[in-house]
Amino acid sequence: MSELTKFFKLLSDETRLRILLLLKSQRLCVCELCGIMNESQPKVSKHLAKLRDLGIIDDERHEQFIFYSLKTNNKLYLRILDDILDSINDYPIVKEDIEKSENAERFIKIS
Amino acid sequence: MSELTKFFKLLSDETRLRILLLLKSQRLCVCELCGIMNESQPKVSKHLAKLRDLGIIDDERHEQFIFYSLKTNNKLYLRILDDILDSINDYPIVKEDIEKSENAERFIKIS
DNA sequence: TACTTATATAACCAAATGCGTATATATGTA
DNA sequence: TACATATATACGCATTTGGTTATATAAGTA
Repeated sequence: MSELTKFFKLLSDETRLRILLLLKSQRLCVCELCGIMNESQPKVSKHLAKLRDLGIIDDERHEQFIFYSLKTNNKLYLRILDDILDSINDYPIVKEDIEKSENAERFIKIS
Repeated sequence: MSELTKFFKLLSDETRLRILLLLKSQRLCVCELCGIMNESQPKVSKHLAKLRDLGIIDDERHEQFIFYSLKTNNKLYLRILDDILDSINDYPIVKEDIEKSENAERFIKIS
């Protein structure tokens, strides 16, 4: 029960909710998330740390990048995120985020 | 989007989440909620006020009692609560709450 | 090696949160 | 009217939260 309320606390911040909805479709690194959402790096990193601490996401380093991905073990959490995506037309900012994420690589400087 | 994150903030407190899951099946007054959850009246009232302020629940006075009920206008919110109830076996306290709510009238003193 | 990019994290601060206690109001009853 | 029940809300307090700025580490490149 306390794990579930902690999950909802994570969803209660707009930045974190946007991150989770982005990670629902693909893994992304910090600088891609910053670019897509137009948010500062420390802010994004801090929220990612909270998501990682509760075991909602995984991280994996590839060279200088650290890629984050959504863990798929908790079906309830996945279902809730899917419910939100089913109402995506009510949340234009999420729609824009996902559109931008379709060529996320452009937010990596050297590429 | 901010309305959605506010909804999740409401769900992020155990007392409020229990209240919402209880109201999913029937309307209840404050003293019934206190009795079922074994929580103090000011605590329950305060959380009900937050739920009311965001328009998640309705209140209706009947004599000295004020009955609270879940509003049914937002389908996403209802779906999320249903998702949780589908996993009710993972949350025994919720199961107990709902069992106790089946004869909630016993928590009204004069009855 | 010097520099750039990517990332994490610490320090600080203002605002929000949740709780307990106390109190005020409304309704019903003796 | 006096009292009990039901409920809302204000006050004070300790904790948490989220943001910004600054800094430290790691990896790649010239």
